[in-house]
Amino acid sequence: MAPDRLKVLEARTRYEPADVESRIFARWWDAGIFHPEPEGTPEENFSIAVPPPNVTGSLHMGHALNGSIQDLCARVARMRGKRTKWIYGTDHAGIAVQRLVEKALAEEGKAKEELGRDGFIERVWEWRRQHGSTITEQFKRLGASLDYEDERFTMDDDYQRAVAGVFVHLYEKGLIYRDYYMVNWDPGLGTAISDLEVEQRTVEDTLYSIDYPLESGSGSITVATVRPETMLADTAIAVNPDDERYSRLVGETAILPLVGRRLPVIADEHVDPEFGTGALKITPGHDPADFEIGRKHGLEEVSVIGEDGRMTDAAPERFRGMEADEARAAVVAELRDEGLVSATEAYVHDVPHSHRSGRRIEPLISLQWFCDMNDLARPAMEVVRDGRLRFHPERPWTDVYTNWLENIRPWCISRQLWWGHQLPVWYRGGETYVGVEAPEGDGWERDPDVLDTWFSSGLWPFATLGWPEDTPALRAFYPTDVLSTARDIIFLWVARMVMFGIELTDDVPFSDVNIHSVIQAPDGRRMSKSLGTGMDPLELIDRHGADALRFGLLAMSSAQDVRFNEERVKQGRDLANKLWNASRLILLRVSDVEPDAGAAATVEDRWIVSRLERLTGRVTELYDSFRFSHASLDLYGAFWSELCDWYLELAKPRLYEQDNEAVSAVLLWALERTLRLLHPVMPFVTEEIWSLMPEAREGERGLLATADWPVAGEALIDERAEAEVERLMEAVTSLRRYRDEVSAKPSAIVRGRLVADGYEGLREHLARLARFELLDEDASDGDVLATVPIPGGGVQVLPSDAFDPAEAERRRSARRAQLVAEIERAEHKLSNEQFVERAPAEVVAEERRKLEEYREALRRLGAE
RNA sequence: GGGCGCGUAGCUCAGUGGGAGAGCGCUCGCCUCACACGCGAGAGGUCGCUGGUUCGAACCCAGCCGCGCCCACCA
Repeated sequence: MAPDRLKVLEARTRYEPADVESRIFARWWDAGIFHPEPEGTPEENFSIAVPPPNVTGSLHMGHALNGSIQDLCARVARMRGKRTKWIYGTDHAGIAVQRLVEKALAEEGKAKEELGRDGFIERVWEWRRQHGSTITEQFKRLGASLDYEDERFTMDDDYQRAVAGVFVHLYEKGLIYRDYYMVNWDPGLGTAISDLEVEQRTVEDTLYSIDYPLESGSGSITVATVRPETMLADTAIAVNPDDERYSRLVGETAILPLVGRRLPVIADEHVDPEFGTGALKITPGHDPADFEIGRKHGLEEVSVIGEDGRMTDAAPERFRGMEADEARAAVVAELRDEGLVSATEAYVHDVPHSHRSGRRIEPLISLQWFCDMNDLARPAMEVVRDGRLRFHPERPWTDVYTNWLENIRPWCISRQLWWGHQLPVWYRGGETYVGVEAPEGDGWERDPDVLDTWFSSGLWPFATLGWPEDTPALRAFYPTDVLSTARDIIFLWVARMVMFGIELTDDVPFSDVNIHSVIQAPDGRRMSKSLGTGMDPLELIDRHGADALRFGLLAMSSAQDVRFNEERVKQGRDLANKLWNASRLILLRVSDVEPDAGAAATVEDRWIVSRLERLTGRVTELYDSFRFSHASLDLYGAFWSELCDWYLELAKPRLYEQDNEAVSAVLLWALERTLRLLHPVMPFVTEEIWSLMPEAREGERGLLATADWPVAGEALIDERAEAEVERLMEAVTSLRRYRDEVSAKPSAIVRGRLVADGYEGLREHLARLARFELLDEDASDGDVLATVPIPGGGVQVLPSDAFDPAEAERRRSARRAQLVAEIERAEHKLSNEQFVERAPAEVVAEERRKLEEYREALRRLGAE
């Protein structure tokens, strides 16, 4: 009769995650493992900052994968006895959240202008109160050991002060400045966005060739454009300086049709003589390349399209107020009337679009705030060179990161939004004031713009710990240890945290950056809600359990992108169940002893101890080097095949005996070791089983989550035991295969004689696992039907009623043919003189050994 | 235009110089007192193609063919 604590084991032949997970989570919570006190130093502590999810978001597969990875890191650190803080919080996600709330308002038939800025922002906070905890609860379902009690938000008061302080600091250093410059204008959102928020999409446009008459009256010059409406803002025509067709025209003047402006013909090497006519209309106000050329040549900058997407007063009166599209049609119509459109052709090319709204970017000259990045980028490259910051995997991400920093450009940081960190900038007449607090005196007007969300995200690892104040949390946990994310935000976020971290805290914000797979939909497309290709991690947790999802995600992900594969999750579910059942076998049978590898009494005991010790070293190394899929799959394989399929089967007879202390101690040790190693991957089921272990030791067993991480050593490695059991396993498999091949009845015992060396103490195992009756070598009992080769010899099969002897003969000829083929292969290889001479001696020796083995086996087979 | 990655068993993927691996699926046999989310035994790949280096190549080099991603101011 099992003790009370084991009733659940006895009753359940299946592991039921739903019955366990919330209870186990509550135990962790109550024990306070999530929330460390801010003590000690960053060197002795471990910290990792979660990439803050969108405050209104919900858990998607990427969160689930990265959550599993970070939780694994945190749990290993915690088991190593480190004070571990996994910094938690959410991001205000300016553009995304503002859009969301605007949409909700629109459904009520309201525009944000009706509420006014303050009213609108209050609505957003209200929204956050309603939806802000969704993802937090979902992280809990995953088992994430985040520090929930110390949750941060990028719009917290102190966080806002930190952001403003950084702005002021960089402004005073001269790195932040305000300028009229070409920006990516998102007409959908009505704001400027940064280069990184722009994506290229292939579109089909019409390429118009337009003739611009020369002032001299001696003909015209033809330019090509896909945006005829911007011609109204042309201020020059450019040709390549080496283009002889046009060299005599350089310095001449053309007349801009419809407008009449005089356009100088200039030379610039940017112009490709091969493209179109080789002449380029220059529109500094509406094209980034033209803008550069314009500044270089000191050209006038005319803006005919405004931020509202309509034609401005700078355009001829008849076009003013038109949408750009309308203006295009009108311009083309007029040009055709004047006979100036000399050609049109369909033209497919890549055009910048807003990543956020999906709208085509309108390049505009706009008064915006910028941050010069050169001085910040230099030290951020340096820390990678000197190894203070390491990417995992190192290639290609180190180079990707470095290349981007080498070519970094000014960052447009102002956004024409309401939701976010409003710029700490005030104007009065011609005065500008920049400060954390509002200026004294009357008449100051605050800049209405807010900062790019990534500006505040860039402070995440230290602002969450209280920076710029010298807080205990900052002293204990900064710099952090690991940062884990997908590659898509290496530039947007990772690089900026490094730059800001070094600039503001004089330290790298983390020492290791893990870049994980992007999980695609099963069909290979991007997983996304809008495509309908998303999959809900919560649903998978409901179906298979959190441990299963964690295992599946970790096992399927590596450095490469990977298609989501629910089979891997099921594999995790099966593993949890197998763990549960192996534990049933062990815990319901063992006597009340302490786990003890030193109790190993037999060769198979020493074997499993040795194997688990090796596994410990391997898994530790894989965890530490961020190779989580290998670690997960190695654990799976070792547990399933070595511990369950072999050791538990070998140990059963002794376990069933009354006097089973020794094997109990080894079994408990093996189970305990397995649970420790697997806990970072599958925390729930391992913790549950841990709680059912006998309380043989002094005092409380405590939580697995805070149990010691095992350290692998040499002392328990036993190569001899490993080799012996290896042979046993081979022998068992050979005999089982024989049984199968001759169609022996599953339950019947086959009689045979063991004629082989090296099975001292293993004979009983061999007989039992293979279902053979093994007689002594000298037992003379009937004709030998066949000899099954096993390492060190063979087993002579004797007649019995377990199978039909005719099957045996068929099988023997097949085996003979196979051995002949193997011998030929080996002989061929060894007859190659170059192989024998040049290959390493041990390789050649191994080949010779195999050849001898095959010959020996054939000899025995043919001997009967 | 520049850069990076991928193409290995029916499917999803490991595997960076010494005789091809995992999970699922498939075949055969088993409800064997932990587990049928299980047990045992199997079948199944000219490692995209073509050359090269090497005693030896899925692995290194070159070219080619198919996918995919990132960066980039050719209208």
